[in-house]
Amino acid sequence: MNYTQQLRDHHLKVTPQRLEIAQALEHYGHLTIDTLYTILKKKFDSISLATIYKNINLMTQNAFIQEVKIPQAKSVYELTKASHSHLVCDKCHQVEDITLDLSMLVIQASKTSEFQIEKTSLVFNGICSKCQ
Amino acid sequence: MNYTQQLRDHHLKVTPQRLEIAQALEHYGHLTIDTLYTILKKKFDSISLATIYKNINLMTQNAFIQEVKIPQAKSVYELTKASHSHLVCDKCHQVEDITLDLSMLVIQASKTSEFQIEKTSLVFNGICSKCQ
DNA sequence: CTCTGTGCAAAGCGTTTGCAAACGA
DNA sequence: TCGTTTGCAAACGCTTTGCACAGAG
Repeated sequence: MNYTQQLRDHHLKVTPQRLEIAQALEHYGHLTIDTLYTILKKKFDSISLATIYKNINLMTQNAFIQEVKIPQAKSVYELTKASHSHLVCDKCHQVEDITLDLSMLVIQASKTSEFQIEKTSLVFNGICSKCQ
Repeated sequence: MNYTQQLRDHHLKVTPQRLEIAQALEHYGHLTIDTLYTILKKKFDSISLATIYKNINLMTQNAFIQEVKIPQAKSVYELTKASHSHLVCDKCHQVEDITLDLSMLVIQASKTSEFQIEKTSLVFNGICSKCQ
């Protein structure tokens, strides 16, 4: 997919580096900063880590991408899409998306806590089918 | 509470610093590294940040305490207790515990994904009753 | 043409490490 | 006594910043 328009929609100027970040995230689903750097180095041999960081930060602020914090592991980044949960394999460290209906949970938590809940982050750790 | 025995149970030598870390976590529930440092400095004016880090790391490895990773905020640490979820206030950054039955969710996720799920981390972001 | 993004090098900051002295068992 | 912990200082690694040049709009 060509992300030119999506970048513009998020008030981000279109640059080859940004397009490539989007492509890489589309292709791999979830990437750490340094993996992203390794991938982009193949296309732009003189790319700087600073460029990755600056773009990741901007793109995160503009909600084009999202950080996923994972228990006892590095954060990964993903393209922003419909709200979903994550499965992390403790052996191969792959991250998978999973869509679950959390509405009952949110209702229950709201009642119990008097919090006005706005966002839910759910991460499962376990062993994926390949690694079992 | 006196944590002497619990520390021993987790194969940790008992030191005044460790007892104080346990006390602080009991009292405040959830603490960041630097808040913990500030608190312990009051008791041990010459305590080093390195001591905090070394102990937090050891105590985490031995499952005496646990790290809670929070979206767009610093990690907090808590005494290990029965599995539970967390509510984070986006205004005052307080963290609350909440116990929810996640068994249906785990069953559903296991079916959908073929993951062998071992741990579930659930964090709600929102606004607490005081801040509303 | 103007403003933003890129790459580089340096700075910054949280975390870890090495070591000598103090302490726990 | 012996092995572990503490505090200090230095080192480390990840992230950010400043700047000159290149590129987007």
